[in-house]
Amino acid sequence: MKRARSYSRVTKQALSILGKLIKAGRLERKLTATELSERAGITRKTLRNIENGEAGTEIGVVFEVAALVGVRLFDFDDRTLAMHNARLEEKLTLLPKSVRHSKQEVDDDF
Amino acid sequence: MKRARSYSRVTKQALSILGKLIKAGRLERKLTATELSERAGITRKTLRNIENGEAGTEIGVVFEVAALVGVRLFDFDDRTLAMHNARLEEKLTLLPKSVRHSKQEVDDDF
DNA sequence: CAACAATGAGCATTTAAAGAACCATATAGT
DNA sequence: ACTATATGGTTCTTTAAATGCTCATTGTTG
Repeated sequence: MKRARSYSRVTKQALSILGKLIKAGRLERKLTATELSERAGITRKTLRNIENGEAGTEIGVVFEVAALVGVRLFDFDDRTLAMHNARLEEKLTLLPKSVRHSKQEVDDDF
Repeated sequence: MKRARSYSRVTKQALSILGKLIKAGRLERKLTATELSERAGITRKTLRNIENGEAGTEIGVVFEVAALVGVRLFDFDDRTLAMHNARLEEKLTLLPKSVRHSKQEVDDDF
């Protein structure tokens, strides 16, 4: 089942910022909500959800819309993005592939 | 209805990067997938989707998990995030609230 | 200031993602 | 090398998000 969720402050704020960046990008490019939603292959309502920073939208769509109005997620262009991806791939192969916990309590939570 | 979607290169790459950052963050903090998913209130499967850069996960959950392993979306901490949010709010009030198109074609697409 | 376009919002339907419980495989630690 | 455990992957069910209308409201521009 899909549970109803609650989100932390940072998450809400990050979502709010992303939504506002997208809306600002759209307005600056003089695109109507209908136009942008059509280009993105979504409905106006979904676009509004995104611009309002709703947490429930699927991330791929949000990123897609962001790209359409020139909002770069990692401040990188396509090429640099690929580079970082490759470097991360490397880094991951170096890290242990699974995390193992010793039997005795090693909770470093405090 | 929910349509099946396709995503652009940049989107896929951004998602892939984000997933890898989260996985790396998790491993560095020596958290098992089960542990992290429990803390995030999701199942291991959803976490795996996120770490694999699947586009279909809801953005709020992804951001939440990212925060849990110390991946900051905008390179900002909580306070700075709030500041940027406020500034964006301002910027949006200055921008026209709706985009109007003159009757004649003003496609600036080329 | 009037007309019209853009936005906001509600509702029923559809569908894909999340959940839950599995088993198989890979891998870290002894 | 063994072994316990973490991870990968599958199936079925559930449920909430996206759609596709429609109507109301806002706001721009002639």
